[in-house]
Amino acid sequence: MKKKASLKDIASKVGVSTALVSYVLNGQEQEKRVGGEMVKKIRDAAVALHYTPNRIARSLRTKKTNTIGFVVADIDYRFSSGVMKAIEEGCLKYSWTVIYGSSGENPKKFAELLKVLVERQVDGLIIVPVEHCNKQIEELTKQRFPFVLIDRILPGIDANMITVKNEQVAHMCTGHLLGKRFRRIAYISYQSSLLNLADRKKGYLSAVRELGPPDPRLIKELPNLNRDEEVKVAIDELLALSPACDSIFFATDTLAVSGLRHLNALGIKVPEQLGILSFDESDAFELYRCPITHGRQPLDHIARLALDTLQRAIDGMPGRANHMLDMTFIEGKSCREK
Amino acid sequence: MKKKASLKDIASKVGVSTALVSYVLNGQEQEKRVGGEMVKKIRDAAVALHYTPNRIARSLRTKKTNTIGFVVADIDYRFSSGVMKAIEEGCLKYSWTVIYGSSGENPKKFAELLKVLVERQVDGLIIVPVEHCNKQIEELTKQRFPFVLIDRILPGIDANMITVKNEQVAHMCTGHLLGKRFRRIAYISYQSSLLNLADRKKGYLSAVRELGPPDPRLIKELPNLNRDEEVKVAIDELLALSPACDSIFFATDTLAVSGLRHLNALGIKVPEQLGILSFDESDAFELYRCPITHGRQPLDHIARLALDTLQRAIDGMPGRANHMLDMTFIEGKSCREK
DNA sequence: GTGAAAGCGCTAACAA
DNA sequence: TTGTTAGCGCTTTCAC
Repeated sequence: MKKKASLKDIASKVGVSTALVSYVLNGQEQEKRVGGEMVKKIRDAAVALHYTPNRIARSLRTKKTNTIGFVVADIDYRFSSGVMKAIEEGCLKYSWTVIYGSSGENPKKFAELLKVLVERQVDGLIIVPVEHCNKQIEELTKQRFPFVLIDRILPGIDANMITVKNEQVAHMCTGHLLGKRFRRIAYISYQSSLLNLADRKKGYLSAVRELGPPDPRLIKELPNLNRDEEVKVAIDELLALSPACDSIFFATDTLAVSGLRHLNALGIKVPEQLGILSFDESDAFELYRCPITHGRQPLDHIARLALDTLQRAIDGMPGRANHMLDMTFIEGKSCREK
Repeated sequence: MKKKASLKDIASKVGVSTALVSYVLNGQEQEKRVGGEMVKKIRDAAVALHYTPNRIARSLRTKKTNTIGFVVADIDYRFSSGVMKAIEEGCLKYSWTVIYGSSGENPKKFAELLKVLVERQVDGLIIVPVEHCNKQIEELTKQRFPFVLIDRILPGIDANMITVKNEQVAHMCTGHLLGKRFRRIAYISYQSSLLNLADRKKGYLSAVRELGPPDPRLIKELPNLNRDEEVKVAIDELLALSPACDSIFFATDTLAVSGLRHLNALGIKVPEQLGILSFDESDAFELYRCPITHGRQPLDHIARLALDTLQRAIDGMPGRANHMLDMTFIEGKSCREK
């Protein structure tokens, strides 16, 4: 690669000091009252030499990189790419660049990622926490590093958090199925210590309890080592119950997609034979034979709030944000009245 | 945020020079034959002070950031997230961090993105070019900046390029439909100056020509300002032809998904009433009523080759890579024999 | 074995 | 109005 021109190169070409060049190229020529022809000469030299500022050097000096880190749980999740897109757009406003990384739900990778981002001096972090990452998060808090947690809440942690009303929405979803006269509503989720899934389960249970004690056999919490296979087995078991389940509430979009694929293979008709509801949205739903009823997270709103909160944190503003956002309910045709 | 400890802090705590600390913390204690107890003292101090290296400072000094930039056309494309995931994984091997950015198919945003990445001193770039970006790419070549183009080929540009055999695969796909006795094969694509789409069209045309002159009314190239609407209109027109089209070959996954959604709405049965083939894969296909026959790009291979090529370029190796990769053909049930 | 010191490219306080 | 200079945190050469 060709050597890049530096401020010094311009300075010596024009015969002035680097300081002057710095002023001009940073638009401080008014403030510093640099002479008009000087400004022009410097500008011309910069162009002639193909000058590109070195932000690394600037960052070292100013102790600001104007870069934020964004740690997602898995790039394959619709949530991840959706929020990423929204964050990228929102960053224009702050002139931030974002370095993104995926932990793959792996605490070790998660810790490594945080380390690298901090070493690269990002000004702040937006984080989707994973299981068993409390130590890392606590360390950030202790170092007063600016960051905000999204999507998942860590209990007992002092941090900015933005999430949705998991329990309330799950309760409402289940209530919707009950309203459509489904009475054997299965719940398929993951085994997880993460609070958002625990909350969704709570919402499901509290809704079901309004009509009687929940049947534990209708609740499937999968280890998620081999999702497709586990969902397949779970659904087969649910359908073999007597009385069988008459509907399924999927706690995530990934589970719903796996489930629908299996139902397709079984030739089971939705909603005629089985009601289906998914907590989260998936793009794959749109090609399913009937529109799937599901919740929708306000991804743009989450991103905006996250950036806004992060900005405050970076500016050293005191206080913690703690937002629980509403979701949209998209009524399809997958829970038709029985 | 708390002030971070620096090498100097450790040095003065232990009472040695920063050089020594640097040696130890970079694992050069053997090579520099640093005393054993000294090593321990320095290590302990680093832990005690919560030392984190400042990569910005190191980068300024070494002129290497160990960061690469990855510019995609749109994060919503399956290709983008798929390659991104593969690149991220592949980067472990090189200890690279990747800064990703999306141009949104917008040349202005594209140029801006390149500028920012270069200013941030990325060691190299992996780029999915967009329309009208030739000037920027040529500038990179002129500056001998290390980069590699993927997915799309820019004609007449001196650069490393990795893509798939668009023409050959499109020819083969069309041939597959012909082999299933489809004779009125429509082709839906985008209006674009990009060579990969031109090549797909060439492949389609050359296959069709083997059985006679192509009917231009069967070819729809959409402006892609409002995809769903344009696809809807195009399909309606194709079905209204006499004789109507008996199958559709979609040049991209996004078009295929739009198209299938409309076919769903029309109640048209695939493959009974219409054969469907998509050049690219979409996750949404898996929930469609019948498995869609489609091509699959070797995303992992593309990523590996891209990283490998970039590494060479960064190391200043001469020569240009120019790979045209094969694709996998996934036979579903959407082109059943008529 | 260890340390002094230069310097990466830039900004900003201070001088003139 | 323009220039000098210190120094951000680190690596690395050279000297002791």
